[in-house]
Amino acid sequence: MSNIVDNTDDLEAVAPNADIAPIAVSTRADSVFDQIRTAIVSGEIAPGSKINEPQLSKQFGISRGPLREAIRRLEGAKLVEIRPNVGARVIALDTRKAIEIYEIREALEGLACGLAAQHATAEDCTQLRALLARHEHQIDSEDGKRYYQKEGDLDFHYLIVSLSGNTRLFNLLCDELYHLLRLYRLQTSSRPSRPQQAFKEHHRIVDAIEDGDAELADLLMRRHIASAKATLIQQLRESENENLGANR
Amino acid sequence: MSNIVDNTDDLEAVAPNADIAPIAVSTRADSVFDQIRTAIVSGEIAPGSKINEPQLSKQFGISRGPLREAIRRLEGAKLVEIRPNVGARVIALDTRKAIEIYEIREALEGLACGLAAQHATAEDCTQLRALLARHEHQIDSEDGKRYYQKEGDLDFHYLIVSLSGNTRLFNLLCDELYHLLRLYRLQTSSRPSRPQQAFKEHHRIVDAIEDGDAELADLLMRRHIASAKATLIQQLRESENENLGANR
DNA sequence: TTCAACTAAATTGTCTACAATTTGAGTATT
DNA sequence: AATACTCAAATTGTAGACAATTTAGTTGAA
Repeated sequence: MSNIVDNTDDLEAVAPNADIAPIAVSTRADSVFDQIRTAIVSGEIAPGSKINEPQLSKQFGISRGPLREAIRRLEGAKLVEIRPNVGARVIALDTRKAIEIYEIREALEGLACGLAAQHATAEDCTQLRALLARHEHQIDSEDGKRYYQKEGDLDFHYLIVSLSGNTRLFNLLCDELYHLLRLYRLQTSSRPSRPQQAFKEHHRIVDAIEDGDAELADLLMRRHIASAKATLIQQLRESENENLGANR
Repeated sequence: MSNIVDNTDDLEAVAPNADIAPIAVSTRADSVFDQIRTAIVSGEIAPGSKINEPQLSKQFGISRGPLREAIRRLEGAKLVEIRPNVGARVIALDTRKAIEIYEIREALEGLACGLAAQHATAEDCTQLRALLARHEHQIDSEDGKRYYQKEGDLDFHYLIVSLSGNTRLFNLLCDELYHLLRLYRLQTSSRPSRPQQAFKEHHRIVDAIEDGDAELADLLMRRHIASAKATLIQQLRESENENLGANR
């Protein structure tokens, strides 16, 4: 429950003897890492663009030391690529990478879903259903805002992964892959998704989790992601054909 | 084939006009990252021990700036954990983490093996058989040196992952997980492994790859790793029981 | 015009010094 | 003896300056 990343700012007023004070005191490097990551996955910093250290250090009001540490973390999150003596660039989106990411995601979320089926309590399943209900409500009410639908979709996956009980798996998916998915989604958010079908699939997945049927949960989640993969790939291929030799 | 990490040192004498000179010029931070990583996975720096920046910077003859960048990369590789204002510690080994890692490994290598079955050429399969032949020779000749047997085992997995064609998957497994496996192996290298059985399993896996049977290749690899997992977990549990309340 | 060589500007990589925080020893107090 | 407090030492976090390399613009020659 509390294995969510702690990005909070400082917090001082703590009694000297406060028995346990797990207050998140973040260093500037970590704080700037979060900010840049957000800027990247929100499209504020364009994919493929150069990371300029003097500019960013001025922008965030820190020196280049902690900024470079933040960039190293971004490298670890696969959001930038560093070339020695040249610098860092935001990762460039292409269909090949998307395929690779979705192949990995399929395997890992299948695993997560199977584990969730083994571990989930009745309470957990209630929570899942509640999330889906909210999700459904969004589909009905604001069916234009596909962006939020996709956010809701990620929430569902997020919850299942956390129910897997495998913290490393959680970090791998939620701290790395999902941010990359957000980046890809920026490219395709204007295009039709498939909310009704996804919604049905989600319920079937929760069915399997409720039954404790790990094998089926694994299978259904893999299929679910394979569908999403097919949709994304097709959209990427289309937009590739649209802007032929435009950028760079 | 050439997607292996390039950790080479400098190399100067290049003609000014050398058309393409993809020589790996490494920065000090990257070089020290490699050295510390090697020191960690070889046990030179003990699991759980503190990373002392002044000491290490003196030891490697660099200042703390690039050293801290190296430490950030180690954090990304999950080899150290950083706590703000306290510092970095080498990751501590425990059974729970081992289980998590092997669950992930099972899913990812199953995927890799399935993909390899789809992509591998006849030549690739020949290479795999040759590797197994060398491997078998090692089992016969130096059956005491289990460490090298396990190195050979990793070589096999390494090759299969590279045959998957998924470079992100390759990086994930070979740049992250395999180093952690080496770390765990240090704890169990004195104990019996199961070379004959593993050897058979390897050949069955290559059979499936030769047949282009992705589903079977996936399944067999998962089973293979599940066996290794069971063995490792059992060994870790045993050594946990041996030193009860000894360290920290 | 095109291409190569050269130079100046900009950017990255590194070092040193300093501030902020934690750690640990020592002292005093109950 | 055990605990809380104080202060010095050590360590981490950050800033600023300099060196090394790349980038871009200019000049000169084919």
